[in-house]
Amino acid sequence: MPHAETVPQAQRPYAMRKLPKQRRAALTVDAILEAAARILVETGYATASTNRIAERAGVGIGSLYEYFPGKEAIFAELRRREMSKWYARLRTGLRSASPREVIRHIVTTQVRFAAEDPRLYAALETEVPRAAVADVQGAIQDDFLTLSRAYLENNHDLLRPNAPIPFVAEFLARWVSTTVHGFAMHSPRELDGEHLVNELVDAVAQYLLKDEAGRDASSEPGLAGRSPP
Amino acid sequence: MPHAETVPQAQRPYAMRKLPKQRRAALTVDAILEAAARILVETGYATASTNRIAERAGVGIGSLYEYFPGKEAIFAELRRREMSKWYARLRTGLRSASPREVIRHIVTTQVRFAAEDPRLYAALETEVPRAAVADVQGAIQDDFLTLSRAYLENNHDLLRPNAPIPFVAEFLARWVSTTVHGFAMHSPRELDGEHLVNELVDAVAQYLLKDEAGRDASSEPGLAGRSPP
DNA sequence: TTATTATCCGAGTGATCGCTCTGGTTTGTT
DNA sequence: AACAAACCAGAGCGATCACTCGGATAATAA
Repeated sequence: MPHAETVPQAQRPYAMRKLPKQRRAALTVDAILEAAARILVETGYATASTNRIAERAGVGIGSLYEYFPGKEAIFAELRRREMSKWYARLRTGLRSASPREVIRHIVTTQVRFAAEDPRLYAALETEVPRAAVADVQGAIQDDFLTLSRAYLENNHDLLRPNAPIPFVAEFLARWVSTTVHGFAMHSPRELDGEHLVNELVDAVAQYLLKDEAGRDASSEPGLAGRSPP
Repeated sequence: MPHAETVPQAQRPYAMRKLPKQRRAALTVDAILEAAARILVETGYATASTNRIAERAGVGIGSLYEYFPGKEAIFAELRRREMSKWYARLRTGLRSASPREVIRHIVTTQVRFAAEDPRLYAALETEVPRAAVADVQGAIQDDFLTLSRAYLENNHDLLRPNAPIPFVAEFLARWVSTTVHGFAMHSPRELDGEHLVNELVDAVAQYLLKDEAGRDASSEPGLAGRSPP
């Protein structure tokens, strides 16, 4: 167990102790993070002890504690970097023309991102204790939600839902992200297929947009008469 | 670390060692499981050591190992019981009349179940290592998926999606369950509101069913002429 | 050069871990 | 009452944990 020191900086237990100033230090930090990621996906969070991470990274255990106050901070930083990467991609291209293109861009980005390393993507979400990433989560997520709410408000004349906009924004975000998480965890192969993106885009559009009655591309509407009374 | 005994039953490391035969033994097992659940939601999986669980349950550590081969087996059993309870509720009422009622029953069951103890519900899903619950997951989930596929096939003339039925079944299952998980974790208060169930039912119906052009309940069908050619 | 700062290292410490093993207590059967 | 089976208990073992500390080495500044 930690020493529970008298006072010093137990305030933000998941922040890095200091930032690397020289190039080799940055490499050390990168090696630690990559070793942590590999151990996480290979054998799980429980087996990712600080000693093992340091050994796998090829650095001394002392070096590890130079930059990280503990095991959880390592994964918090790992997650921070992944989320930044994800968010950067998401924002480029949000100015698409039609609502449907906006939806497709968001879904595609999320699925592609998960597909790059599904095991890491899923593990960061599910195996790392929530407390270790709560603060990381907050900033970016709030930002994205604000953006979404604004979009929904500006285009509310095109939209179906009658639930309050803040709820709808959260509902959509959770829907898309958790579904992708689920597939990343249990059926990662589907991430590379076309069905997931297509059905997800279709489902969201169908729920969200007003004039989506006329089915999607492929089939001509209203011919095959089989409808019951 | 475990002793890695010569041969004996390392085959199913997450099964119980033996079943309680007397009433007090059953109480002991229940106490262990409840203690594990409480520690899990209060301070997380990492702090749930076997010693602490036994102490919290008011039983000797020896008693714990009479019934469970290890820490992970405790949470596997906990999860097994929760899933059984959930699945039992889900199956009663699947014979509803309309597809929309079936959808509503599934969504309602899932949300209500999560609402009873959101922290436990979320923690079992996210903090317990996947390996510990993989086999538990399998049986019930396969069963449910088979059921869903059959339903989709039998009613495919009422349905919109053109993706393969097996995919659609998995897609729907993950969509509903993961979304509820997400809310249980991050916005548990929404589980008690009406929006989540309503929007989820609406979204699924809109995606899945053919004749859902005419909006949901509140408006009388076919009167308010706003439909485009 | 020298002084200063940044970086790296790993043996060692005390705490905690999962778990066994021996022995006692309760319950059920005859 | 006598016996067996089921059950409970907890001291303690070896392994592993997170983490510190003191000093060596490398980059930078003077």
